[in-house]
Amino acid sequence: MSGGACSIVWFRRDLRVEDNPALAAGVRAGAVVAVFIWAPEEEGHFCPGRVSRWWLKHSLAHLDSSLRSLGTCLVTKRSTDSVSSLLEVVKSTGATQLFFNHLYDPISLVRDHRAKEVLAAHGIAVRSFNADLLYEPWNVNDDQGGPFTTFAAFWEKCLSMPYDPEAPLLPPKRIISGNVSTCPSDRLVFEDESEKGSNALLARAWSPGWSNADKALTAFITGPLIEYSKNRRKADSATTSFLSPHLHFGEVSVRKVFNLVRNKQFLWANEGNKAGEESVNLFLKSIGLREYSRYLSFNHPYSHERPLLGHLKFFPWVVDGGYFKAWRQGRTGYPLVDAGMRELWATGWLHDRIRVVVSSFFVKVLQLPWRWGMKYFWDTLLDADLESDALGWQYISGTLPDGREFDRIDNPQFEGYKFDPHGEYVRRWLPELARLPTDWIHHPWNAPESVLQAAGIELGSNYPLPIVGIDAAKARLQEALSRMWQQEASSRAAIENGTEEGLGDSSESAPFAFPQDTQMEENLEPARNNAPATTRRYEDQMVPSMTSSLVGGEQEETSSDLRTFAEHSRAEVPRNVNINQEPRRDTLNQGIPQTVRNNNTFPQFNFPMGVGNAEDSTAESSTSSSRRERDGGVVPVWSPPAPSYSEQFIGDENGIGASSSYLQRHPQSHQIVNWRHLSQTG
DNA sequence: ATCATGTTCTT
DNA sequence: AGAACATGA
Repeated sequence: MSGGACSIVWFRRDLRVEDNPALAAGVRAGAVVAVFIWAPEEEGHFCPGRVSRWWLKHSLAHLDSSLRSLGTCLVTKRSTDSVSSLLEVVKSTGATQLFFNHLYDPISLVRDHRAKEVLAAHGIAVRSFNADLLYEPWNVNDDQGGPFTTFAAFWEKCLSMPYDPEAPLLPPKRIISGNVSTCPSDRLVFEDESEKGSNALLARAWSPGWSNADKALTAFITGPLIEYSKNRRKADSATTSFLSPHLHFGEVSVRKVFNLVRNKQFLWANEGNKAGEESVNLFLKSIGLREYSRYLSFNHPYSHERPLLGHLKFFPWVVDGGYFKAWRQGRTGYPLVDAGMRELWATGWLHDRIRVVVSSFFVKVLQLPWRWGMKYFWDTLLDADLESDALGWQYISGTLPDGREFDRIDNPQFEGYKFDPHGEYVRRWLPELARLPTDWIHHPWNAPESVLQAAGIELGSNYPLPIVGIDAAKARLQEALSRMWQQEASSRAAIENGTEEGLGDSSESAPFAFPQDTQMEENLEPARNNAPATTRRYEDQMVPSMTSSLVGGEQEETSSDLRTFAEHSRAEVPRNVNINQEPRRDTLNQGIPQTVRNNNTFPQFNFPMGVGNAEDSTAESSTSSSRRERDGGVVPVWSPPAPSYSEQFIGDENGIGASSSYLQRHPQSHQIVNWRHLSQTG
């Protein structure tokens, strides 16, 4: 490459200068134009939520100042189409190369593939790198060369790969700036006036930015890491790494984390420190889960909206806006669940254990569609991460081969005494229960009247009775599961009869294919026929798959040029997909004021939209406004997920695609046996 | 030691 | 729920 070349380094979720392969490549190649493109419309309904945008704003400012101290700056562009913005930057700077780091969510896979094609067509040399994972998904294979379908096997393989993850790169000493004088930055707006107040509180607890991420990493490794194993079950302990938002935005390299942590492991192993070693294994496992979430997303790009086990699409979710709202507001009557939801509401943060508790309650007790819960997490979590959250919710929902059994309900009362034995966590987040003795703190409904009175609690008035009893939930769950199996069986029969062959009439299966969306739309527009004729529009597309990526050609696995890998891995990504197109948006947006619906207004998905009838503004005027002061913060606004772009990936509504091959690869899956049994007895 | 019972973990 | 592990008489 010629010394005078100018390259664009496209920053996305790799907001760091240290161990950033794309940046390093740009610096090596000559002059650098560092670019960040803010195109929230491209993300569909997974446009970042309020707290996430707050983080992004500060992280970008931090990155910009780092780049300035190195000799350049961060060019920011507001866009509705990243690829055209890249082209504009190319034209205005005269750059001849583009470097960026890989992402693995479905939107990025498609967009980045298109970016490569379009820019290459304009004569730009494009190279992309692994900066987010220990190993690229297509390099981690089982003995047959296929993708793993369980986490344990996947992680075991990662830890025993024949070659180590790349060693972290140092930050560049100096960056030669490309000519950006003719390439003005757009001012990016990440928060509106109504959000500023609540965001102000975030700065007290968090410091976005790559060098702060680095400090957080050091603090964790030299501090809480050694006791990680011992402390991990405490609901409100400050003993986690708190790295997840940093990791989400790529402020710290996971390879650096891995390296430093493993060094500690060797140290402690030599010292015979058993607890320390176990702590490291446990912490690395959580890093492994993050890896696995990317792996899963790459191999199953629709996994954030479709159950990986196909039969789950027949589950009759309870579509109840009232339940959903009670859950969001922390008014379910189960103190541990409610405390968690209030904490999430107020801080954008939840201990992993509590995430499991509240999401499990959501799916198993309330039986609300998991995608709603996932979307709410997306909108409210500071570390909202599509891949990780999809993995988490699929795990909880029993839709993974190695996930939890669906028919198991955890009892929040018992979990309460496990994770919060003295009730301190509950008392912190539920002031109305503050005076309740520990004996009753996790099951106030059993407390004697005298105790409640002394604690100033009137159940049903200042604290709710359980919204659903555990026994009732169990019964309803059994019934729902047997209904699910019936539906699955009749669908299977229909397929075998040939009535569902190929791309034929989808009206048989559609009502069950996406109950959550269907019902959601019914809420908004009850009369609507819910068998959309448009769902088969992308039937010719296949998902990116590791298998096919390897078929494409033999690669030396240690090749330092990852471009060829990436090319092959993306070979089957849909080409002609218009990300911005959401076929059923019009229907979904029924009843939303035109000004809000307008695509040009600031992130539409965080405007109050309500959830349908149950939150109709006339019905509950005091609480329906979606925004309400509480604990000094603005209540996160939730909006229903739009019908999704997954239809662009999936040609097959009947689970014949990846999800059923998933099943075929796991005939031994115990869940499946259980559920079969269930459907026969139920 | 053996067999009970209890505890923890499952992505 | 069930395995795998721990504790204890």
